Amino acid sequence: MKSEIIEYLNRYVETNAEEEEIFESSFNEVIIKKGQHIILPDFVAKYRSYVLKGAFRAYVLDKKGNEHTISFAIEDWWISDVNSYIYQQPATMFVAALENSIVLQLEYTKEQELKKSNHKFETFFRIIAERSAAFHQRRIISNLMFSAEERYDHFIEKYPAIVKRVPQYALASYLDMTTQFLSRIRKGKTHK
Amino acid sequence: MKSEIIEYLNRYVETNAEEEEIFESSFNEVIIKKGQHIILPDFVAKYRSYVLKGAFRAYVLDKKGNEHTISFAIEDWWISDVNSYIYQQPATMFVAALENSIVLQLEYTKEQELKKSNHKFETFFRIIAERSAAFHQRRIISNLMFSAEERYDHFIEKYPAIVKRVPQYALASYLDMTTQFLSRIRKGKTHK
DNA sequence: CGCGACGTTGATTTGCCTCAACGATTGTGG
DNA sequence: CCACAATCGTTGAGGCAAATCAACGTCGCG
Repeated sequence: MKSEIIEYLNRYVETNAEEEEIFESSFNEVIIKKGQHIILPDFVAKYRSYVLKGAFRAYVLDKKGNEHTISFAIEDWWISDVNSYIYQQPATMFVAALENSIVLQLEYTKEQELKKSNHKFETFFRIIAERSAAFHQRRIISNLMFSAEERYDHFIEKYPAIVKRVPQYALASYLDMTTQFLSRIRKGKTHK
Repeated sequence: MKSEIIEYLNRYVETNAEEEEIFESSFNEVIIKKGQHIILPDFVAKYRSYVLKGAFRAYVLDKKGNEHTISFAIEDWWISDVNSYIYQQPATMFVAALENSIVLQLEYTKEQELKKSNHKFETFFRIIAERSAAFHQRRIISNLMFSAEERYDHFIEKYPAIVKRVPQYALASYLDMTTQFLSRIRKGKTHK
């Protein structure tokens, strides 16, 4: 039985045993405890992380000290500060574990080697980058088009698994509203 | 002297004359008149377009009929409905020319051939996808963190060339505010 | 030169935030 | 395993940033 990361790879490109060995051995399995940060502002994000188990949140702090959640990641998702990772510049985000978690870390230089060494790996990272761009664009559209309540409705429909696992303040800040307002929206739903 | 699109390509990958010929001949040069649409909702975006001359705007309509600008493109930028193009599914956006323009259109199937035929082209499209993802993420962060006026300040500082060329209602809807409110922000600036 | 698209300005409204206080739940050390 | 503090979520009152509504000025272009 193949590991999760190879199954993930094989969704986008076909590989042989040797390639799978190369790919898999480029990752480090790391245990991250709940509350622990894996990326901090001003440090360069050296890795991107594939979540094997657990849940993560990437967020920024504004000048008033309010948190804004940029992304969530549960099993089978990636998490990093994309801008920091791809340009190898200091991060602006925090990334912290919401649960005790296990990730597969891929170091930036290893990723470059993978892409350089084999067209298939290049294709793989191209596809996930495209999908990431498309995903972010859908979020921009939804943020521009919808009211707070519509954004909430849309999110619970699309990502019910995440709603169950993240604290409400994190979801509220992802949806660009206060925890109080999200609480009121939820109250409205259950009463009708 | 090399064409714009080859110079663009060479920012990210080195190529020889033969590769450049293959790459360049995959594009079609097309004239688009001001006001003309190149992508419409419900139609699959068959092309991505590199702007040689002119300016474009991608936007969506919400249920009240309000427009929300998703992206702008001037010379040396790409424009398309990313979700429609990469998944070859019906578009949700409009893309229209803001000026009389000239674009280089790359057909989806041709792009696939390019990427398949040569590792360098795969690398090129991987890099622009990564940068697109990073760009979108920066916009999400800025939309979450900043007030209307701060978003405006940030935009004019970062993209002065675009501010000069797009109508104010388009800029307002990109920055997620009304044209009236943008007008008031500008008035505030000039008086102090 | 006239008309429709674009931008401005003022008055009013509203969606969501802020502040504040109080429950509920969680986790942790004694 | 309980006590209790810290964290998280709820609720109410009041406020504000930005939207809406409405009217008018202006400019580009056919």
